[in-house]
Amino acid sequence: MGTTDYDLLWGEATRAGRGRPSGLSRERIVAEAVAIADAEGLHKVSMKHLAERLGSGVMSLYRHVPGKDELVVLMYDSLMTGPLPLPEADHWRDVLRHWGFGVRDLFIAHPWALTVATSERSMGPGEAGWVDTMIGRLTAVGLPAELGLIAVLTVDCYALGAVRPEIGGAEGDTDFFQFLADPAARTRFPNLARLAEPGSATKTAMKDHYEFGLERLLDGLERFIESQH
Amino acid sequence: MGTTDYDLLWGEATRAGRGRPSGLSRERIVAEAVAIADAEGLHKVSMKHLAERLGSGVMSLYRHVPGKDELVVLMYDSLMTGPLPLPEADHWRDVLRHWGFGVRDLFIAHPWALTVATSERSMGPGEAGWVDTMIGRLTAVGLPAELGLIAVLTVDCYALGAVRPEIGGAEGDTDFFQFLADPAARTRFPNLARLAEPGSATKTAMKDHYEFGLERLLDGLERFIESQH
DNA sequence: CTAATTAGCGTACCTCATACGCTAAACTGA
DNA sequence: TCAGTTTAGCGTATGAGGTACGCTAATTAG
Repeated sequence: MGTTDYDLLWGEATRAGRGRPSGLSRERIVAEAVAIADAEGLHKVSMKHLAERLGSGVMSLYRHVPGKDELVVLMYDSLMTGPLPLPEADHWRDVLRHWGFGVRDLFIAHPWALTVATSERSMGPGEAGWVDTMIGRLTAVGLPAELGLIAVLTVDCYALGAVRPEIGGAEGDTDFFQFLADPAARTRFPNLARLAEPGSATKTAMKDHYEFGLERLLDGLERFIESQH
Repeated sequence: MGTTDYDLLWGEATRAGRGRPSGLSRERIVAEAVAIADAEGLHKVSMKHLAERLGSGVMSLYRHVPGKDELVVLMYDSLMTGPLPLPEADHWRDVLRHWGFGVRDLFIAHPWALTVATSERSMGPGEAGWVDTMIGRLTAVGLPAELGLIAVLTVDCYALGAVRPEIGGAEGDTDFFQFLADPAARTRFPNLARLAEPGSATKTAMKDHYEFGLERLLDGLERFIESQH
């Protein structure tokens, strides 16, 4: 599986030459699949539906993509093709903060990608490019080189876990603690019940939950770097 | 969907009474499904396979569970039924550290659960119980009450994102950067290439990546609390 | 005993992914 | 130009998986 994904992501591009020319291409298929997933959800990406959108037969897709699972892997990495969409910054902390929010924006724009990101996978060329660029930027503004990768991945991991409640708008949090509407639940979970109190400090803090955690993480990295001289 | 999950997770238990007594039960079905997922993976949990294991007809399961998707939601929350398996500690930092490692252990023991955790869902009674207990413990050892929930969830989010590479043993990291075996890739991604150098400091740091990030996050929380007096 | 109630489950249907093999369109070399 | 080669397009068939429907069976309430 790992090997398969590797060959898929890093393998040679299609070599031109003899034979019937292709109307379809891997890029076109992947792009259309991403469009479907963005608009209708990943579960609506079926080979049939995809073929209809592309105006081709279902089995034609298999000439360009080994199968459905592999298509999803390609879809994910395709999100990170192209240059890293991040502003320049003068301090590594700002670079990492932008990265953190950029990752959040990515998964808000493509909610289906979160499932892919947290599944077993290997790193593709798109993701590798972004991470490599990030490390370069960080070291350029003073972050010790040996910390670059681990800093990027740590923030990335946080972002991955913390972005879930951000997806789907602000009502996510409300739904998540829906059970607190029941008085019996508030008795059973007295500490969580604080959330249901009007004007609760915890509740307001939860509003900016994502940013709060990110800043704490950056604080922690800063303290670590200071402690290393 | 949110509403459906809510009713499913928090709804009344089966009321006994008239009618044919049930040999199956929601608990038995969910427990068996978890056993299958642990041993063979989530994709092997099919209604057919599950029914065979339980010695029942496929459609009998639908008397106890609305459908496959709902079953998965129940499977996830069932992991957090029972008491929180965490040692006592005297400092909030130790409590949170244990939580962080506990979450990691949970997902290592039940890798399929990571997909569920990062999908759209509402909080079930099991998870609510654990979080509530955590907040109680944290406040008992001095963490300000209004920080309890956000601290638990922040660590939880980090754990969720960072646990992925930990699943499946140590070879995960190797595979993840497999492409660096190719010299062309090392040229294309010079900053990542550092990983491929023998004796690279980055590489050794990545070994304990999970713990590193967790400690940074705890450092950050500590600094925040200090700054609040 | 009869009616009501609820569990078990066989059958049928629908959606999906995909293996197989044929056809079509190009290129290559004589 | 034509025969051979190569590769794309795709129709058909298969098998797996989820589940709606409705019948049957077991048990309790009156």
